[in-house]
This record gives sequence, C-alpha cells and structure tokens, in this order.
Amino acid sequence: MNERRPTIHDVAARAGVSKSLVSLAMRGSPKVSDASRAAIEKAAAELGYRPNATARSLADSRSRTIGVNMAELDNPIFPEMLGGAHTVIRSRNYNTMLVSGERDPELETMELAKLLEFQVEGLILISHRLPAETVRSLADEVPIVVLTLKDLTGPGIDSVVTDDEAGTRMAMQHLFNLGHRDIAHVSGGSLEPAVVRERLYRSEMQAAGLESLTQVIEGDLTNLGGLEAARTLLREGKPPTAIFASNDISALGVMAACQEFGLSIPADISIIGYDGIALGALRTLSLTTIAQPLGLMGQVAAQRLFDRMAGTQIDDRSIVLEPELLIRGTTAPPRV
Amino acid sequence: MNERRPTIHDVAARAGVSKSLVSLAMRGSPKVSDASRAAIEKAAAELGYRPNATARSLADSRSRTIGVNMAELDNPIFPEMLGGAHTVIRSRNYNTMLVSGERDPELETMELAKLLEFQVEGLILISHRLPAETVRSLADEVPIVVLTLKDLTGPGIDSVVTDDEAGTRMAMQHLFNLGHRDIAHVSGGSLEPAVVRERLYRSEMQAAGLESLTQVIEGDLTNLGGLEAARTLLREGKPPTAIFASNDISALGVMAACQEFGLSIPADISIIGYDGIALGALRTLSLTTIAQPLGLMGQVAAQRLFDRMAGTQIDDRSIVLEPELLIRGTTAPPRV
DNA sequence: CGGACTCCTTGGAACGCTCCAAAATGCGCA
DNA sequence: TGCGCATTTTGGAGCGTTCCAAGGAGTCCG
Repeated sequence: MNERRPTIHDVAARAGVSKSLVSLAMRGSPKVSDASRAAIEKAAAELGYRPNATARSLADSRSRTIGVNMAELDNPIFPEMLGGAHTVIRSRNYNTMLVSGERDPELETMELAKLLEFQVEGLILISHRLPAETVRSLADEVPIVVLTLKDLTGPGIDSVVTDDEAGTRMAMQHLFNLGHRDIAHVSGGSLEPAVVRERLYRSEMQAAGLESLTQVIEGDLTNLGGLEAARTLLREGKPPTAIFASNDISALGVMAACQEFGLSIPADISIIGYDGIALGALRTLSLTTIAQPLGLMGQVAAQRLFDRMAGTQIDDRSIVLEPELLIRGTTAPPRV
Repeated sequence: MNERRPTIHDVAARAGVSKSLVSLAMRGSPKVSDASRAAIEKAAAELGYRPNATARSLADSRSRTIGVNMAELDNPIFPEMLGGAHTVIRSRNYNTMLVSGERDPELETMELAKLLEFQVEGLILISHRLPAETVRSLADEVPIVVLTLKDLTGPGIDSVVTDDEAGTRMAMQHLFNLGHRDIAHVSGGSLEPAVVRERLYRSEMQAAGLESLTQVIEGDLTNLGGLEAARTLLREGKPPTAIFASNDISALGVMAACQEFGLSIPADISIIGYDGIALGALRTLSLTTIAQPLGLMGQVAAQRLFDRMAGTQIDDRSIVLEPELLIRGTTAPPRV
C-alpha cells in the first residue's frame, strides 16, 4: 500500500500552479484556461490523485451522502426498495451510507446517530422501530423520509406508503369474486401496515355480512410465523376456503402448512399474500398477491428527500402509491 | 431544521473549558478530571452536540468506514453475506458504506472510486465484474477482500470462498448414491464459481464413466435463465433423471420448467441446487442444495479485512470454507 | 519554603479541501 | 503606449476535529 496519498498541493506543485486553481479544475470550473487544465489533469493522472471527499465535505459542509436505515435484511421487500432509492441517490451523485437496526430500537438509535455524525444530508428509514419522538428529534437535524409507515408526522418528515386499505380491499374483493366466503387472515403483529390490513380484513368481512366467519390467527410477517399460524388454524378442524396473509413471506409459510395438511393449492384452498416480492413470481410458487411498487417506493422516497433538501419549503406529507392485484396461481374458486 | 450545529467550541465555551479538553472528554480520555467531564457532558447535552465525524476523519486520517460493493441486489445470497459482514463491521465500531455496481463494470469502477474518495479503510467486494488489473490497482490504495471469487491474487488482496470443487462433488455423489446416472447440468456463465461447478460436473461424470450422458445447458444464474435452460432441455426428448443447477435461484427456475412439463419432483426428476439460500428451506420449495455458509463468509471477510488493516503484515490468501449438503425434498432415487 | 512530581489543561498547528477578495495577466482600442 | 475590462490565477482564512508541546496547579517531601 502507498505511503501518503497525493493531495491537491502535490498536484499543484507538479503542474506549476496554485492549489486553488487545481481545486477549480478538479471541479470542472469554466474559469480555468485550457492550458492550465491540461497541465493539471496530466499532473493529477501521473500522481494518481484522488480528491479527498472528507476534506471536501468539511470545507463546504456538504457530505453528499444519504443515510439509509434498513430495519431488516431478511425480508426481500427491503432490498427491493433500497435498490430503487439507490438508483436515484446515485443519479444525483450522492453516496449511500447503509446501516441496519435489525429490529432493535436501541441499536437502531445508535446507528442513526452514527449517520448523523457523518453529516448525512438526509435520512431514509426503510421501516423502523423507533419511538415517534426519537424520529421527530432526528428530523430536527436532517430531513427524513419514512418508508412503509405513515403514522408518523412532524416537521421535516415525509412518508411513502402504498394504500393498504385499497390493497386489502382488492385482495378481499378478489376472493369474494371467486366465490369465497370462509376466509381467514394470518395477521402480522403491531406494525402499522399489518394493523391496517387486519382492520380492513375485518371490515370487509363485516361489510359482506360474513362476521361469523371472520377468523384471525396471529402471525409476525415471517415465513415461520406464517407456517405456524396456518398450522394452528388447520389443526382446528374444517379449514377455510381461502387465507389472506398479511405479507408474502408469511403467505409462503402458509402455503407450506397447507401442503403439510394435504391440501392442494388452489384446488382445496386459495391463498393470497401482500407485497409483490419478486420471488412470488417464481413459477414454482406463483403466489397471488397485492403488489406494492417496491422499487418505485424507494425511488419516490429518494426523490422526495432531494426535493426537501433543495430547501424550498415543502409541506410534510405522506405520498400514497397504488397497489395492484397480481392474480397468479394460488387463488381459484372454492370447491363446491 | 436547525441553523448551525453546535461544535466543540460551543461546548467548550459553555462548559468554560478549552476545546482540547472537550475533545479529550468526548473520547473518554482518563486524563480529564471528574469535574470537567461533568461540566462538559452537561454542556454537550444541553446543546445537543454531536461530534462531526467528517472533521474527525480529516484530523486523524481515519474514516472508520468500510466500503462494500454488492454486485447484485437480486440474488438473496448477497444480502445474506452482507448481513454477516455488517455485524462484524459494526462490532468494531466502524461504518458500512454500500454501493452497487449492478453488473456493470464501468458503473462499478465509478462507485468504487467514490468509496476511495471517502477514504474508506478497507473494501469488501461481494462478487464483482472488474478486470483483475483494476482490482489490483485499487488494492494498492486500500486492503481488499473479495467474496466468492478467488481467481484474483495480488498484494493486499484476500478472498473468501467455499470449496466449490468439494461442493460439486458432494452434489454429484449424492445423486450417484441415489442411483442417478443420467444427470444434466444447468450452467451459470463465465464467472468463476459457475465455471468451477461446470468443470467438476464434467469430471465427476467422466470419473463415473458417464461421459456419454454428460449434458450441459447454458444458464445464467438467474431464475429465468434456469427456467429457459430447463425448457430447452426438456423439449429435446427424454428428460434426464436428475438436474444439477449451478445455483439455487436457477434451480427454482428449473423446478418450474419441470412442473410445466408435467414432471413431478422428485418422483420423476430430481433437482439439486447450490448456495443454500434461506428461501430454499421453505416447505413449499424444499430444495436440496449444497449450502455455503453465507453469513459466515461475510463475517470472515470482514474479520480478515480488519486483521489486514491492523497492519501486521499478513500473507495474501484465499480463505476456503466448507460447503454442506442439505438433503431436502427435491431429490430421490430415480424411477426404475 | 523551594523543588520535583503528578495531574490537568491549554493554545496553536495540522488534516485537505473550498471560498473569497484581490492580484496578475491579456486584450482591444484610442 | 496606456487604459479599462474581462479572464485567470492566487494566497489566506476557515471548516471541526485531533495531536502535541508546553503551561498551570496541586501535592509531597526534604
């Protein structure tokens, strides 16, 4: 490895100009004469000069970095969102600094603190487990966009979500249209989207006059959680004709459980998930689901953040995208 | 949002001490008297002071940041490796700066350049598409650990891989032991691990005297690639009794194709993949595979990087971990 | 009561860059 | 040749830290 990296001074000395001019040239300023520019570029190339972004950040107090917190690495919807955000961030010539709170609020707080110490100019929280108050106080230092949770408001905070109420309605209508009436729900715990989906499931059942058939088994948005919830359900006797799972990975667990119980999908039982993970499209799985535009959500979040950073006062708001019903192979009319 | 962030000077003024002492106190130096420390902590808390990591990096020329390049976001093995690396990096109180080259060498080069400008102290390349020369020249500036590719050597470069030869042998032996002889291979393109797996497939077939049954259909390590390769294969007439796919996500595509052709797995045809993605464990899929210790690979890579950064001269080397055969539901003896 | 210590504390230089006001240069034209 | 103006170029201050050599304040002992 090399001793010391060449600095702007070294380049200046070699090119026979001042450091200021090198600085200008490196940033492509039009005020630099062609001759100087050529000399500087030559010197820089010869030395293998690389600008020091740290020094630059300090000097102009802009880090050109966005901090992203990804609560969990094991649900594929988050990397998909990350991908979308990443694209936009890169196109603005910014960097992404990624941390993960791994579902632990304490850890998450510490990681976010580190991001702020690095002077990130904006924060994207892909899901999170923080108390509202903590997020609000962070928003006092830097603009924040929250993905998948909209219950949080405050100055400097935006959110990007899909319309979970509409989505759940679409899921239920799809099942109703196929002729299902005995529909169970595998829920997803206490985080906002899961709560909304459960609430809408209940109200749709009620609206269809199916209150007596309403049945919620608790899941936790994981594959295993779905598996066990469905096992519990199926153990109890006559299975429903359809199951609506709070998200796709738990739906896959539900599918597994059904197979264990010798039920064929969709002949014996229909299953619908929520999220639209790429995986569900696998022919082997072919999961009917309510798709959220995951990559787009990430993009919109990043764009929103840049708008916000641009400084013009904008209202805090929740951007709501539309979900889409993807009918694949796990739903069909109930057996008569 | 706030005007200007408080600096060490503000804290010093408020606590009635010098900036140097604040600096010492913030870093927990034992030389600070209890009284001063208390006063400083109080002042810092009141002001909401947050150290500026950028300035700190500049001053002591250590960024406390590791750069990670993830070639692709859409194969779940990479996030799993990332998770492992991330854990170690965090435990050392370092930060992770993530970029993605998205399979494009040009983009990848630019992204890595940005990481270096940010003075990352080490680089982890989770797969990559760079010419060996480029990597070597990067290694001149910063230590590098390459994951999943070991063909690259040079000063300052380590790699972490699993023993693909052994793994492939295990896969083939498993199939042989079940009684398979007509085994096809869906390959994975020109990147190292796929090449090794194909080579070993061929040599194992040959060693078993099955040269005439050797059959390689080109895939590309994606789900769709696997699907189409298998379609091509199955269209051609009598299907093999088993297929060894170069990785898990293409194996899932292979499974889908088999189902399209009305073949039941594993009764009519056995399928074995490679990687051990978490997904394969889903009861719905239950994919027999050669598992790589993905998280561990990430951890080892990060540890190695820190050892290297610690400075003691270490030999460049390739760390080879052992794969493991996971027998699940997609393999069985051939129909007689 | 004056060192000799030990323990704390301090100001200034440095890190590598950007910004700024001011200086140097070049050019056209009278 | 000299003046004014536009174009280039420059040195110095500043960004918020850390590091360092050196200064002050006690404390202990002879």
